[in-house]
Amino acid sequence: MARSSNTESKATEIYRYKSMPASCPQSTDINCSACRMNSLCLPIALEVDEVERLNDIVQRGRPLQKDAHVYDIAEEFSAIYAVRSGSIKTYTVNDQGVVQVTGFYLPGEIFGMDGIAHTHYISAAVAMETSAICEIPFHRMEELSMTMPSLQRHFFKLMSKEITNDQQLITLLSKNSAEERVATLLLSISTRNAKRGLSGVRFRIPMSRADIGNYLGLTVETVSRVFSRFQKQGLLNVDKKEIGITDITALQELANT
Amino acid sequence: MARSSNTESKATEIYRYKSMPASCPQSTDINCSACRMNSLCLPIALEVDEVERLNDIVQRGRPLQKDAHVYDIAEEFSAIYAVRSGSIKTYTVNDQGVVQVTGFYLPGEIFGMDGIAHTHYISAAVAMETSAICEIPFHRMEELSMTMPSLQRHFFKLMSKEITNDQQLITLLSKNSAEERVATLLLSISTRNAKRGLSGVRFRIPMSRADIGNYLGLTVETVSRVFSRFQKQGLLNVDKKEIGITDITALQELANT
DNA sequence: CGGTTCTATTGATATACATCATTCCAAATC
DNA sequence: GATTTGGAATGATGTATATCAATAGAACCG
Repeated sequence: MARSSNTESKATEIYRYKSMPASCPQSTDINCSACRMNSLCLPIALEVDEVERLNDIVQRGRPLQKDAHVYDIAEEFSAIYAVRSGSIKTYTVNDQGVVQVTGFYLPGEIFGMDGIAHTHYISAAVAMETSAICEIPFHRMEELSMTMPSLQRHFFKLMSKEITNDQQLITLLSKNSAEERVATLLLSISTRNAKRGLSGVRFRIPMSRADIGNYLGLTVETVSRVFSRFQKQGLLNVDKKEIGITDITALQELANT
Repeated sequence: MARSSNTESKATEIYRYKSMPASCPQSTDINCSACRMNSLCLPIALEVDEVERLNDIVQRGRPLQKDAHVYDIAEEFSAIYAVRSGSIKTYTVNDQGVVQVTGFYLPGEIFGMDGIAHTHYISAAVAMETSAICEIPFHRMEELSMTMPSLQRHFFKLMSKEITNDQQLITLLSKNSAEERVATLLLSISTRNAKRGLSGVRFRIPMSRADIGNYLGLTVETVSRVFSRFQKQGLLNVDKKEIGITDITALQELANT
């Protein structure tokens, strides 16, 4: 095997995610209608009473510590998840033990859909920082969507979106240089932050250089060098995980769009 | 932009795909229940009458010539497709005009699901040889699956499968050498042929070296060299598109399993 | 508090693959 | 049947990024 950059996530299994019953005090103070993220993770077309029905099946867990698993490889598939706060990364491990980070998920985004095809998860999901998530039991969601066309449609779209995301990553990996890959990732985070009403030019990235490298098919050293080069060229202001985009146009020209 | 290998598919638009009404003579002699491929593309759980209902919405087209488009980028999304015979490739074109082959589809396999998230296709699908396909109008399929739980489940699974396929490709591109990538693709085709009852060690690949290179993030020259090396090492017997696998164990060791 | 461990940075060197160039062969076209 | 065209193979050379190595600061820990 060539060029393998390893991200051995020795995640502390201690803080394993456990969903709470809806009656639990920490969970009842939040619901889908009141959630600041619902414009991102819910279908817009839902009627008020439909949101209620969806809300009834969503489980909210206590906050996850950094490195806590939401689910692990080979664990039985039972639910998909939405990020409420913090950030999650997903990764797969192939037969040779090579780790591949497959996605970074920010508040309002859904993950865990790759488990649907199998009875067990083929990936793992880990909190990159203290995070809160919503659990959506898949079978109940499936049932619900039989009577709610807009929900069924929404999930088809979510999965299709995941497919097109993956295909964009495939193009990025197969056709673009290290600088183009890093620029594209930074702009993606920037855009997603902006969608949540945060700054698109000044933010903190939750992932390590190793995670970025693994995700983009680069070594840590290359990622680090690209950051330095971007800084030298006046595109970025980098201080560890604090990123300031100082020339977004130049960055966009490097990336795809 | 770096390392871009272009596959300018100047597909002849002449043989554009056009579905026929179910009453058309060429189409009525085939139906889902009788189709040799149905074990691959239909959910096993379907009752006989359910297969009938599905059969009713499936459109069968006249054969497509080589290079004919099934659908093109920016075309309105309306259906997903199953390969009946021949082979299809899908590709995307990004803003800079870079082409990325995203998949090869053999008989019994479903493609076109990336269009669901958008109102228009963001990819194109082209016949790599004379092929026959089934068209499944998406909205009717959606309606049908509201009353057929196993169909809804099946489509969730199909899409999820597509996601995991893409993620495997991501790992391949980001962590594996040229030889490992080519070996993996050949074994994938071998396995899929075997599933259809064909030889897994002696077959004809429908795609060109350029397509393979584009798909795997390599240049034509590298693909060609890998084929030559494999032949010299006694793993393969290559004659243009005719492939004979002479040492499948060695090939499997190179690939991921 | 001092030592250990992780994360990031930077430099020197190696290498897998891209790029450029040529030839060959088969299929298509006239 | 001659000529053009496109796919494939092979060689020579270049380069982006991996690899190896060393350092420094931050986070962690006994």
